[in-house]
Amino acid sequence: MAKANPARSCPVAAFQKMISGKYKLRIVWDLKDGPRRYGEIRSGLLRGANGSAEITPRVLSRELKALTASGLIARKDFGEVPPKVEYRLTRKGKSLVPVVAAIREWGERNLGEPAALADAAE
Amino acid sequence: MAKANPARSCPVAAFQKMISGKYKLRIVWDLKDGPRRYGEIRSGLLRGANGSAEITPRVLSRELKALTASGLIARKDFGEVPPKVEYRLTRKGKSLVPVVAAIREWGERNLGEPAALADAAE
DNA sequence: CAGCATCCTGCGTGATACTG
DNA sequence: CAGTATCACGCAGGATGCTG
Repeated sequence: MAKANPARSCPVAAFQKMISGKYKLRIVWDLKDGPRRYGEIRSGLLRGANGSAEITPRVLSRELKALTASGLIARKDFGEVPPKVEYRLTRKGKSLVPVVAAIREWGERNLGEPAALADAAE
Repeated sequence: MAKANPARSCPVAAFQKMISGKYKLRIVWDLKDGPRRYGEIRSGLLRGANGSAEITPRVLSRELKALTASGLIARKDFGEVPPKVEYRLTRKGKSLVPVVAAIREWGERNLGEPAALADAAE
């Protein structure tokens, strides 16, 4: 056992590392409906949750590259001018969608409403 | 609509924020089998994935407090001396376990083995 | 045993400006 | 349009030492 595969000893840590960052999961989620262009992704990824400021290109670029490197998304560059690039989920990325869905579901259920008032001793 | 609940607009972001940090999910996972003492959690949370260094008390303490504040775990302090404290999942925390399980499963399946050699164009 | 106090460092995130 | 370059900063995370 050369290096004791970290993913085996702790898949959660590996997962967290892979989707670290504030936008990776959101990007994956956005891409679940089909390919999207750089600008579209950017417009969809508004900060503040209410939708005001946009993510900076530097950050988006990094996230996109990281996701590509992870094999979750694929980059498709059309010709040259004017620049047009599409990103889409790979098979691996698609397999992640249900997981994200589970996360979203849990979040909606447990983070949307406080309701946690009667669990003092539970 | 005072502040446009972030969890509704983006549960994923809220989730990520709640379990931000390298150990929170692992702690939740460790606690799924029942209450555990501070030291037990600490011993179980080894760094490097192979199991060498331990998490520092400062960090563990912070994670534990954050999880408690989030309502995912509960702290039970037995008497005074010698100090004995147990942590256990709350109802909310337990509801998170399946999600973590899904994450683990995905991680084991997709991060354990490379296998991503034939997905150049997929 | 179960923490807290202090210091330090790298990195993730953001602002701003520029380019093919 | 789809990025890259540079600068700056806050904060997670770690090292050490001390305490009730």
